[in-house]
Amino acid sequence: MTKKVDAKGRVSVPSVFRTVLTRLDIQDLYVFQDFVFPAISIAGPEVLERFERHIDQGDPFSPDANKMSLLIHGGGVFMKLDGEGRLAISDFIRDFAGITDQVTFVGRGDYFQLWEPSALTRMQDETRRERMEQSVRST
Amino acid sequence: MTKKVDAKGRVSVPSVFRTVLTRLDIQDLYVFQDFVFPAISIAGPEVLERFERHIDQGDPFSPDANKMSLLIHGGGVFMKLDGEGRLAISDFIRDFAGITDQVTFVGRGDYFQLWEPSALTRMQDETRRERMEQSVRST
DNA sequence: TAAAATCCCATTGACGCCCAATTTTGCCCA
DNA sequence: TGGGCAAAATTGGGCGTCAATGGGATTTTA
Repeated sequence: MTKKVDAKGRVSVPSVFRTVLTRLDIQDLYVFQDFVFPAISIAGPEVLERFERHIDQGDPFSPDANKMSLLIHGGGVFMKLDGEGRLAISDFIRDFAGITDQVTFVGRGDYFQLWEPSALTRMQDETRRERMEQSVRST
Repeated sequence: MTKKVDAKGRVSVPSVFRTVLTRLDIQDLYVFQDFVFPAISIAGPEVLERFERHIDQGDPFSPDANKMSLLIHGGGVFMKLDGEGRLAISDFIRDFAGITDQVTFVGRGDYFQLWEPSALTRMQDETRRERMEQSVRST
């Protein structure tokens, strides 16, 4: 699901994702840096709360939990779509995800991500390779 | 079972495969990139759900689970056939399977695959050759 | 006041839905 | 066994709708 960034730095988010958002009655999008990938995650407030709860369950002194908390709270901004369902690709998004003129959307249940296209395929290829090696070893 | 892609980028799914789908009462097709072959696999939504359940068993923040999720969610889309049982060959399918104007259908039990014709024969040849070598060694 | 963000409108293009023409298939009968 | 026929499957294309795109105008903000 790859889209072009237009001359004004906008991408229209595919209607598939928008319908999910409208169904959940989500106006403000929380846009934050993904925990494990060089990608931008976009979700409604309630997903955010879920992440927070999950983090709270862990050891509050653990580096990981602290980093995640930092990413969620410090590495995120609220944004909204324009009248045509487009999202402005800010430097915040651009820099972290390495996005230039193309964005691929990845739905992940109740939230979705923005990827620089080749970064996504690289990650997927890597994962497939790992799976192959695993299955070979287990033979 | 090779079919031509028409001028509008559609292929009619052979009735053999469609009857399987109708028997299982499948409307929405989960179309995803195969894990090991350069082919597109097509199944019902329950396959995606199975994948998701598998992922849910692990820690949702672990790198492994996230990678699998990426493979599943980023490598699959939902589609449906038109009234005449045709499937639109999107860029998503085209690019991953290397399909241009011909598609070979391969049934695999409860799902089926789309291949670029020559890619399939190449893969088959390779597999045959490997088997030959094996049997020679074991003689 | 310039630059950027927001709003608004026009055009394009993709897709769903429909119908018609043609081909293939399965089956019956001579 | 070979036609002939009807039903099913495939193919081609028209058309309307809506998402996607591009760009202008207006407001906001630094």
